[in-house]
Amino acid sequence: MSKPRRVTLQDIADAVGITKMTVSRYLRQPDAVAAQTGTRIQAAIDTLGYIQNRAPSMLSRASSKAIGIVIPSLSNQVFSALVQGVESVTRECGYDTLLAHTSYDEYEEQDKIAALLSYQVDGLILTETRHTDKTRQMLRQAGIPVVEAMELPAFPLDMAVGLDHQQAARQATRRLLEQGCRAPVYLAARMDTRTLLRQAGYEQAMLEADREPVTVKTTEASNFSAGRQLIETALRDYPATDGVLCTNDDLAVGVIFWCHEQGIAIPQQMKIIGYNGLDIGQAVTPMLTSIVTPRFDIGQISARYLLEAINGVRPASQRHDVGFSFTHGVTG
Amino acid sequence: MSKPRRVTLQDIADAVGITKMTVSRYLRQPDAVAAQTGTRIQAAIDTLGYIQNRAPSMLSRASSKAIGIVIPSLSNQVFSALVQGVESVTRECGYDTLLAHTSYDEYEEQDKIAALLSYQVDGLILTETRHTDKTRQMLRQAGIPVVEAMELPAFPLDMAVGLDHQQAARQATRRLLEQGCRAPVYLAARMDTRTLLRQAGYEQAMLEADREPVTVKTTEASNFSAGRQLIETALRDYPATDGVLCTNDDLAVGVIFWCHEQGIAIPQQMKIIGYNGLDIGQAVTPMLTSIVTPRFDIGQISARYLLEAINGVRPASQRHDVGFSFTHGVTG
DNA sequence: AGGCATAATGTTACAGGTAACATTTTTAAC
DNA sequence: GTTAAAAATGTTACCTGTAACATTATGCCT
Repeated sequence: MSKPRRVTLQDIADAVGITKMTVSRYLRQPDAVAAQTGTRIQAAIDTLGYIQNRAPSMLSRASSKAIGIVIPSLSNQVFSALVQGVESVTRECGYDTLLAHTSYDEYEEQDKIAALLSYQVDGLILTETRHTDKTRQMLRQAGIPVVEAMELPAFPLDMAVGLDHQQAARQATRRLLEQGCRAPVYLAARMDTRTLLRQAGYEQAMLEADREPVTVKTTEASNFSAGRQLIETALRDYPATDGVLCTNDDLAVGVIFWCHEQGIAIPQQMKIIGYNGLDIGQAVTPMLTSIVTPRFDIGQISARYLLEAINGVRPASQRHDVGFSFTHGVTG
Repeated sequence: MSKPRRVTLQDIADAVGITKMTVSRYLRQPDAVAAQTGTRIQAAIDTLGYIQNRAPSMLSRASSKAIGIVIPSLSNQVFSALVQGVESVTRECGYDTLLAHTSYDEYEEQDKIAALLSYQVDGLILTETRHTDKTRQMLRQAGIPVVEAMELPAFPLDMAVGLDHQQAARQATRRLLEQGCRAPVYLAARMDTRTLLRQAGYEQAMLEADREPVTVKTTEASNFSAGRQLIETALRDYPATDGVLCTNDDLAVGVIFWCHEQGIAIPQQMKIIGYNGLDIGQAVTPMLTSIVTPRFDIGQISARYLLEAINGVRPASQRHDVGFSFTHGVTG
């Protein structure tokens, strides 16, 4: 099986009896070639089966009409929604998106960013704010626009689109307290930056209310099983616990499962607030109260910012706050 | 912000006082250059911050040391595990993976495959078996190895690694019947190829047992809420329903939720079997019985097949069956 | 010291689409 | 019918890493 040479613009041009320049023009701006010529070019393309080759333009213009997105996890719905948001914009603008994932590891992020840069991406959307020194150096040298999505770091690499997770957690904690919770606990997993920001918000609210903050955590990935374990640990070590703020909905649903089994009434004996507003929270009984992060919107706005910056239009502000809201749950 | 020219091999070579050819060699096979020269090259690379540029080799060799993976959905854990499996192999071999997703749409698949081919990928892993004519034409012309992962089509495009979903569903249905289920129903969503294969297996088992097959379905995406709606519909339209085979675990967990609310005892009054063996099934009460698809393994094997084919070594068989098993659940 | 193998490095050509500019063809206006 | 403007197409040069081959340097043995 010797690899057949791919069909090139020159092949199309030869078939039509013109130069490849005209074919190139037809593909990028069909109006710039005569209608009749365009028809014949299209026919040749259909017959021969031309597929674009990005290498030459990557080479000559050091540009690729592509952007890169780096997310921590493929299986987390938060990030898949964000990617959908990004692509809804890039698709319109004829930009391709290259997706990479890091397993929440900043060195893996570094490698993936290097790989994306090797494809000469015109811009990058990142979803973490912790970066290695080498990552920062690479990004500085690449000189391309970068959007950090999800959070609002005090000093973004370049641009940032997201929400204030600390404030969100602070408000959620206040809500628990206002509803009569005496000893709400923060349940955390993985301990990535956003989990830590939420912890800070929880602690802030607790201190403001003259309460002792208590965090029960695991460094494992968060899932339903982890939620069960954490609430069990919390009640064992802090029997007064009558409410939990969970760093995400997976944990919160695990807590609901466990309370059901133990015969603990929700929300009477245990108030629960989750984070992200995923579908599962709306499918359980009782319906989970959760902080909604507008992740699709974050993706769209990030992509718009990025594409504008690529075209030399810097946004008015370096940081864009998309805010947050609560689901209409009844657990807290 | 005028875009600074990226650091090239020539820049490194100039800094060291040699030609870029030696630098190129150092990067690919460090042993081929003198140790002293290597040290100086490395120093220059660290100082100047060189990042590989894939464009030239993509151009001249029409090869990229990269493969493409096309999955239907980013948020489905089944496919993220498959991707992890693939990357565990490609990483070792120095291959890069480009990931694309299709939202279960074959035209979207076509576009994404074209995009991957534009990056001159050396091979492709697909996770669907339905392809447009144009997709088939493109793949034929590209002349690169292709693995269809997850299923075992009768006539693969090239190679296939997966399991027989029809047989799996047939066995699961038999299991329900053996446990005394009188009217098991198949709950389906999305209606992609694998959902249809499972339906065929369910129907086969039912007919073999002289029972009337009943499928309750939605074309929407499958999630927990869909599971609740489907079981509700099933019991309304077919009140004798005393068991369900669900096309995946999300639906099955939705069914468990609903049964809890309605006071329907599991498995006494309702037996439930899910599909995929995800974590959530192990976190709910009672623990879900589910068909385990070895998706990480499928990813690894697919990647090995693909890389061998790229190196000209065709596998003994065009199709590789990885089999399936049941989780130790108690719901069916 | 001479000669020869091997190690180390250099030279040249090439891949294919596109920006910038040049040329040819067509259209429109008088 | 001539001419200027506009539309359509062509020409040339370029981007950068690497395979293939060429050359130079080093080490080793007699």
